[in-house]
This record gives sequence, C-alpha cells and structure tokens, in this order.
Amino acid sequence: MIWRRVLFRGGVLASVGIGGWIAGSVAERRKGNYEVKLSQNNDFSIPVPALPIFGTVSAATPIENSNALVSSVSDVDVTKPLSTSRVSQIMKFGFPGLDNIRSFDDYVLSYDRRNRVAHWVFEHLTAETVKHNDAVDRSKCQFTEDQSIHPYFRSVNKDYKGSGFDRGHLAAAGNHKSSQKHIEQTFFLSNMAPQVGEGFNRHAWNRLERHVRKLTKVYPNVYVCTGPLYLPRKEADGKTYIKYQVIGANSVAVPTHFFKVIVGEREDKALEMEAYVMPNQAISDDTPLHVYQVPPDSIERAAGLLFFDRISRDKLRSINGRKTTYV
DNA sequence: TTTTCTGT
Repeated sequence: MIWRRVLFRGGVLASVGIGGWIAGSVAERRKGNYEVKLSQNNDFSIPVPALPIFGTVSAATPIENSNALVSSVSDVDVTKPLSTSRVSQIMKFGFPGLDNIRSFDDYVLSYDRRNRVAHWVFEHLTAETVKHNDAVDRSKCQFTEDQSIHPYFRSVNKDYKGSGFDRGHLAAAGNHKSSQKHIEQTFFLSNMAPQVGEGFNRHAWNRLERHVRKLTKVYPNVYVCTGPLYLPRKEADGKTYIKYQVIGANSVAVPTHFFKVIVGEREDKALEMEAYVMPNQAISDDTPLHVYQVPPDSIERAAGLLFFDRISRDKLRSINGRKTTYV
C-alpha cells in the first residue's frame, strides 16, 4: 500500500530522465547536461521494500537525546523532554532515511556527516504555524553551530564566510513563526546548505518556500521534505561524474540541486503531492515554479531516499497536478 | 514579505 506503485496515466514516468525534467525547456536541457537515468527496471509492480514502521524507527533514533541539541538556545527548558508526539505528527508518513536523525521542536533532520549538510529535513505546516506573528523576531536569530554534531563533521560559520554562498535554510525560518524558540532552532548550521544567494536562495528558492506556505490555505495539513542533491553530469571527456564544490576548512559540500517533496492533506484526508528539483544557481524571476516539477521517484533514486512511504495509495489523488491511477 | 551578505 505505497504510493510508489501508483503510475501516471500513460506511464510517462518510466522513460523520463532527469536531464529532461530538471530543465523543463529545450534550451535549458541543452545547457545543463545533468542526467540521472532511471534504472532499467521500470516494473513498478515489484514491491519496494518499505521503511520500518514508526514504532520501530522511534526506538532506534535518538529522539530522547534531543535535549542536548537545543541546550544552546537560551529559552529552552532542557529539563523537559521534547514532545515525541510532535515528532510522530511531523513524520506521520514515514522517514525518508534513518541516518543521524535529529529532532527539533518543530522539524526533524537527517544529517550527512560526509558532506556536512543534511540529507533531508521534514516539516509539518498548518495555517497556524506559518501565520504572521508579531511576537517572533527573525532578526534576533543567529546562525549557530550544532553542538550535537561531532566537530569532525560539523559545519561552522567560518566555512561559509567569504565563500560566496548563503547559509540557506533547508527547514525555512518562515515556516516556524509560531514561537521564537521554533524559529531559533532553524538557525542551527545543521539545517543550512551553501546556496547561491542572488537569484536562488533570495529569489527562486524563496518563491518555492512561499508557495509551500501558501498551500496551507488549501490544505489543513502540509508535509514537506527538503534536501540537497548531488547530481551526475557528463563532462567534456564524455564520461559522467558527480562534481561539486566544497567550502571552508570543513569542506562543506555545495549541492548541485535542491529538492522539495510536498504532500497536502485535504479535509477529507485525500492527499496531493508536488515534487520539485531546482538547480543551485540563479534562476530568472519570470521562470514559473512548475517548470521545476519532477516525478518524485526520480528524486528518491538520486537522493537514496524514500518519501512518504506510509501513504496509502488509495488516498493519493494527484502528483504534480496529474490525477493518479492505480496498478 | 523573506532571504541573506558585507563592511563598518
């Protein structure tokens, strides 16, 4: 009962490579020769191994250690355990992966020690959590090293300084305005990735983040998973490589792309999914967001993750605005 | 409105 078995009408999914859908236009397709071929095995009727159910996951993940994570935030009561019920609410539809899970009060993160950037972050948004709040002041927030990450694997402010890249939020600050504590927790460097500032973090990517917040006007519950991608690219010698810049003394990886996979839950519990991949580069303001919509399974293959694995297929009504049909 | 950086 997983959405992965859901096929698009006409089965277009099977033959589309990332090179085609990332760019979204012929001109872009010629320019950017990123490509990730879908595997030869396109038989979606073969059951895909599912992640463990939440009960198994929660026992295996250091949720109880999360007190230590937030000890540097002044107004957190470290004597009070974080709410596991909030974590189970955020992660209602399953964990995309289980590597180095960190739970904060209002989002959950999986950390990639090798790249010093998260694998993914997961958020649950409602109209309430994203609405404007005079009591919350973003300008009081500071980018803070995440002390819960071993110093070998931790990114620090100095890594980003003078790099030319923004410290771009994965879990967006603007999604966590229900309390000062929540927004402050999005400023840990474990939640940052090097992003092109002008034209990307401050523009197109921000536009996508605002789009996600706006979905809370349509759906009572919005679930969003965000993360980096390091996509292969054909070089001049005709061979394919994964190449990405690293910055600072800690060699923080600069992702080639970022993804968002979003599920909106309607009043009647029907689910609608949108999935986006955007290149970490300046994007013109007149490029519509739908250009960056992609089949969610291609993000899964590229990222090594499984999204929303616990979604019941009879509840998933559409993907990227297309009605789904069942196998 | 929200996303940040640089230089003082």
